[in-house]
Amino acid sequence: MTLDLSVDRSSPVPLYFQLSQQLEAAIEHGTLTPGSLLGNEIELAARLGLSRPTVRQAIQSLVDKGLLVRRRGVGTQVVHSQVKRPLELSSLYDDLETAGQRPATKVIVNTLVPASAEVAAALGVAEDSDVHRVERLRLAHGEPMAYLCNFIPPGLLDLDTAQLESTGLYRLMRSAGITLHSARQSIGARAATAAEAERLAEEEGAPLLTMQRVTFDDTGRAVEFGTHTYRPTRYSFEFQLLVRP
Amino acid sequence: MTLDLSVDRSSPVPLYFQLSQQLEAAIEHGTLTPGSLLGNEIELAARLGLSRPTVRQAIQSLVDKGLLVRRRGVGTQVVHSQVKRPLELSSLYDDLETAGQRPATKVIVNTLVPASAEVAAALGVAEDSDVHRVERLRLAHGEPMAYLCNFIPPGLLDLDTAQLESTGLYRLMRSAGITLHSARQSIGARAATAAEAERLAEEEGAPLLTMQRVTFDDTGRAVEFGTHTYRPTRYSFEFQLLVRP
DNA sequence: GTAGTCAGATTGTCCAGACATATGCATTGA
DNA sequence: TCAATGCATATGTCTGGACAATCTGACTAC
Repeated sequence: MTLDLSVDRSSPVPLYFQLSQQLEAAIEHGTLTPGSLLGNEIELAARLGLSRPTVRQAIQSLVDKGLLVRRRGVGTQVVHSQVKRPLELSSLYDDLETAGQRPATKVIVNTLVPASAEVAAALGVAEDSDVHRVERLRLAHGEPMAYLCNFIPPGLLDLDTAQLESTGLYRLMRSAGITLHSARQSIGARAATAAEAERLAEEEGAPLLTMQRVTFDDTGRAVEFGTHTYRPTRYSFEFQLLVRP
Repeated sequence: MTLDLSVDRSSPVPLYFQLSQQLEAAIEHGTLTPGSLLGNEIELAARLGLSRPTVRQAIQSLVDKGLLVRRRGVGTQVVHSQVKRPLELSSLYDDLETAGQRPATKVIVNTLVPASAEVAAALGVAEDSDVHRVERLRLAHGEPMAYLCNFIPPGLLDLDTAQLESTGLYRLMRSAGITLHSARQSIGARAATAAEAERLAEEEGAPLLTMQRVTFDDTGRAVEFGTHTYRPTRYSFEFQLLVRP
């Protein structure tokens, strides 16, 4: 099995990144089969005309993604597991779109409201200060799938209703120059109230999947607080976790 | 603010790890306040008598944990957010114990069964081959909290009922020399069946939080497949996610 | 035959530097 | 006044090498 790897030194893309992408593609494509050894770092570095730290950096990024496993004295192997998708801070919109579900969004509420104690605490703003409140119904194949209620501190971005209906909130934030960094999530379940049931075309008392999330940007500022309810027959949270060594 | 950092070169603990632990402790302890600059890498390296790559490795590990943010041309800052706990592949038992809930476990079933198609696919074993089936009721403060049904490939570890009642499954695996690596999870919700309701002291049709998980060890072998149901009034999944740049 | 030992292979850690590139601020120019 | 330029500063990328720790497998001694 010969793997043809090469790097382009005239490209502005970092060498380690070029290499890690090629390796990832080879794993995805099946050229590198699960369990196979990758060949030792020194020989690989020599073959590509790179230094060993650069090759290590490429390999390390794939180890962090959970695609490779290194073992001292043995080598670097491709992991056996079938599913490779790592856990990401994902947006429901993107999730649906990549799943080919053609999501649609209906904005129900888009206004400024005084922050409640809970919202103020989550966003780190003063109680009763103005925050944006956005309520949206997310549909897939014309069927209601989730009801999203979000609070956003003022001044961060324009919340245009038309834009909110044509794309996701995270995508809007990113295009407004906000670098998302981390989020604190809580996933639970409860019975639907009459109002919730109505919105999601379920029956009162039907089980709902709930998610609360506070999202932080790269400076640690809270940029969004959301309370979402999902129809569990239409949506579940799927992700892969890695153990922190 | 002078931060007293030092490394012990005679220790077998890697230097970058010593440094990252000290920095993490300083952040945890509040000596390094959120938003404060860490000081540039070169000066830090000189102060500690380390090389810059070593200092970078220490800092990088904290960036990966979400405690620090680097910005080119600016410096490295401590993140503002309050909550630092990263997402981990957690065990319910450990979760409860660290929350001071004194978990108890009652083993309902502990036997060998032929693998169903679903179990065989999840564990990567032949259909109808023998696998362990363990069903447990997890209680906190004497109240039922979750019903855990797990399948484990044979030959990996002793499944002693007494041990299963006194500790968690993950802890048993670790002490059997299995290195947990990653898990594929799916979290959803549904209405309780009559049997489930009975086991969890809920009513039929009550909403339940469900989790399915396949856990892999460091070679990519599936070591456990579990189907869990939680009482949503007693338990929810809480974690922090990081954005992959 | 079994256990202990040793050598080879491979990754882990660490070093000392070089150049590239993005950021923020002060200075300069229109 | 305001925009463009330039500079200092910091992190990002990369090199080439050194020694240590660990795993595997083969060999040796009992």
